[in-house]
Parts: sequence; C-alpha cells; structure tokens
Amino acid sequence: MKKTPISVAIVEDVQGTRENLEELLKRTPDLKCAGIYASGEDALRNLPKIAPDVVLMDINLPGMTGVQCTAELKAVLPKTLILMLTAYENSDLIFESLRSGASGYLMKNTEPDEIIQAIEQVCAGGAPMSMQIARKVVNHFQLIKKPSAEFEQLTVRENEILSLLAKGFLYKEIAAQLQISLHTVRGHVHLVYEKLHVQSRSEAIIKFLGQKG
Amino acid sequence: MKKTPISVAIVEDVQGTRENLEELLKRTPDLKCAGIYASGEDALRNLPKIAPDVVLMDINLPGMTGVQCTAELKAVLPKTLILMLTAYENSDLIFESLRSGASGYLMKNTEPDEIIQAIEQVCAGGAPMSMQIARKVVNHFQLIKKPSAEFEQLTVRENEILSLLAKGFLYKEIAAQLQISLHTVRGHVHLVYEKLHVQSRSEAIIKFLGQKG
DNA sequence: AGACATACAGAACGAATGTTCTGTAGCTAA
DNA sequence: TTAGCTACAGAACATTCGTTCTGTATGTCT
Repeated sequence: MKKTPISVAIVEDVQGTRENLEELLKRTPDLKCAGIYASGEDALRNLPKIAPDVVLMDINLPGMTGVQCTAELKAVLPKTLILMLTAYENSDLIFESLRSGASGYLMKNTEPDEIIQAIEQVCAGGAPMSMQIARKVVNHFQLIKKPSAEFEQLTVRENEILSLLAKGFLYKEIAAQLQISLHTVRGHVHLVYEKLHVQSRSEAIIKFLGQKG
Repeated sequence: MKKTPISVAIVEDVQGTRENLEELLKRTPDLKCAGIYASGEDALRNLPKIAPDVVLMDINLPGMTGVQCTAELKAVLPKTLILMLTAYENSDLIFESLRSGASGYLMKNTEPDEIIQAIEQVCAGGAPMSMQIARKVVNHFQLIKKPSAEFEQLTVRENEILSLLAKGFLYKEIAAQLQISLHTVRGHVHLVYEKLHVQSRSEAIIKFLGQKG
C-alpha cells in the first residue's frame, strides 16, 4: 500500500512495554521506529524535528499526561496521527483524547498483530479502536439529543426572545430590536420561564444551549 | 456467544436488495429474519410487536427517511439495535443517523460475510462501521475543541465560581456554598467577566458552555 | 352573540446582578 | 526590608431582572 516505510514514534514510561513496542516495530518490515521517549516532555522536545507519521502514546504518563502531550503535539504536527495506548477503558479519557486530536484508541493488551494493523489502518484513513470503545463513541452522539417537549410550547414571539436572551442581549436591547417596550420583554420572558420550568435567565440559557448540542 | 438466534428485521425499499438480505439472513444459522418491510411507515406499524434484536435500515427510503424511522423506532424500542445501510458516504447523514440512535453504519456494497459479522458485533456491544466512517466520527470530536486562552487566566476560585454560575445558581447560593459573602461573590464574578471579556452573566455562561462542547 | 382561550403589550415593586471602591494576606524581586 | 504583584474578601450604589398585576386584540368553540 505504501512504498516508503511508515515512521512511528513511541511515548511510554514503562521500560518493559517500551522495549516490547520497539521490538515489535523493528521486526515489522514496513514500519520504522523513528523515536522512543519515556515522557511527554521529552517527546515534545524532540518529535517536532522528526515529524513521524504515527505516534503510539501511552495515556498514563508521569508528569504531563498523554492527553496533554497529544494536544500539544497536534498543535505543532497536525499531520501526525496519534494512537492512544491505555490499560483501562475510561470513558472520560477516551473523549478527552479524541478531543485532543488522537485518531485511535488501543488497549495495552492488544495483540501485537493488531497493533501493527492499527498503525496501518490509521495511515489508511481509519480510526482503529476496540468495538466497545466504538460503541461508547457512537453513544456519545445520542446523549446529545434530549427531550424537547418544553420548547414546542413556546410561541413564535417567545422563541424569538429566548434566542436573543441566549445570545446575551439585555432586555432593553431586545426591546429595541423587536420594537416593543422593556416591560413587554419582561412579560414574555416570564412566560418562557414558566414553560421551560426555570426561574432565571441563566437557567433558561443553559437549557436552551443544552438543547441544541 | 448467543444460544438463541439473533432476530433481525429488514427495512429496504428496493426489492432486489431486500430479497438478497433476506436470503443472506435465512442461510445463516444463528440469525432469524423476524420481519421485512419496504417502507419506514410499514416498519413502524409492525416492529413494536416483534421487537427484534437488530434492524437493518436503508437510509434512503421513499416517504419517511431511514433517519426519521430510526428515531421513532428507538423511542418505542430502545433496546433494539439499528444498523444503517447506505449507498453513499454522506457525512451529514452519518451524524444524523447516530444522533437518531443508530449503532452502526454499513455501506451497501459490504460483503455478505461482513454484514453478518456486523450484526454479531453490534449485539456484542460494538459499533460496526467502515474505517473511513470511524475516522469521520472521531474527527467530529476534534472540531468541537476551540481556542481556550481566556479561560486559562482564571484562578482556581474564579473557575469554581464560573462553573457554579453556569449551573444556574444565584449569587447568594454560591456565597453559601463557598462560605463567603455575597459581596465577595460579586467581586470574583466581575474579575471573571473582565478576563473573559464579557459584561454579563449570560455572556459568561454562553462562553463557558460553548467552550466545553 | 357570548364564553372562553391565547398571544401580545405594558406597569409597579422587590430581588438579583454589575460596577467601582477599599483592605488584607502571601509571594517575589530588587 | 520595601515596593509591587496577585488572589481573595468585602461594601456602597446604580442598573438590570423577575414577579405579579391589568389590558387589548384575535380566534374558536357552542
């Protein structure tokens, strides 16, 4: 698929795991081990010159975490693909990693064969991860969707006013934009609060923004 | 893995494809074809009684779309897993499907073997999709991330207060929770506003929530 | 037509919020 | 040590918001 070998760097604090990974890369024909680092700080200092195709990043590093390191690396090397390695399936860390720019998420107990496959897959435009992790990622989208019954009761005018509220306008600014009096705005806002079951502008905005996701 | 066969329903308007899928299910030992429908409306009428384990849903249906059908089915049968079938890799449709509650996303030209595997995988807690689609889903998380320079200037106390503001608490409630005076809360809030370059609680909340994704 | 419901508009009053001050404690650099 | 900086705490005053009223169209049943 690729003629030149894929250059891969390793960031992993545990010596044993680090050496195993290095060994694995070295004995695989199409891969090249471009750098090995025991800490995120060390990796950040050296990787920018090397610009590898792929980085295998331990998520649990002493000092700077793998997530932080990923974010900073991606800022410098946007084209470098990062695969997280982790011992545990922690949901929060998965999402933080993906937000930081990781392109895949592997468990440490993954078979060597599959690690190699994952490296090739990520280069081919994929996002390798275990099927349990894939489901978590997919479910995340569904959580965004919320019951929107309350919002449907709002009249056109109330919706108009709510969306202005949620842009941060003052009552008097809303009154000016809609050509109605300040008092009237207050009246509408109060009805919006009743229908949304909230008692302050803040809560209404939070509910409104949470709704759009 | 499962002793009883997995019950699978098909929603697909094209007769040829529909019959091919049915044939595929029938000749696979561990699968049972529980229902075949040519439209979303038809599926919605009949599936609630059947409650299959998995539904293969064509995304491109005449009348009600596969996405709509997925959303309504999921509302009635939250435990039923839905795999979307599609001819084209349209990003928007992928995300709409996932938001509507689909648990996997297959191309129509997928090999029969892989379709069977996908059905088994989704029952086992996975989220089968092509590697290109997986990457799109993962990338979606990265887009959420925004520049957060302003927030880093906040002190621990200020962050604490901002996050309480963004939960809708009143000043006096915040004062009580943090054991400081109402006046002090005001003072902190004002500093937060300065650092975030906003001038009201609403704007601060909007900025704070927009930041988290 | 009369009774009822709803969307919209406005006013008065108390409560919450925003601004601008002052003061204290801890930490750093000259 | 002293001067300067920052985080935190508080007070006085002005503005904005939230609640509870009343009133006016408009539409829909019966």
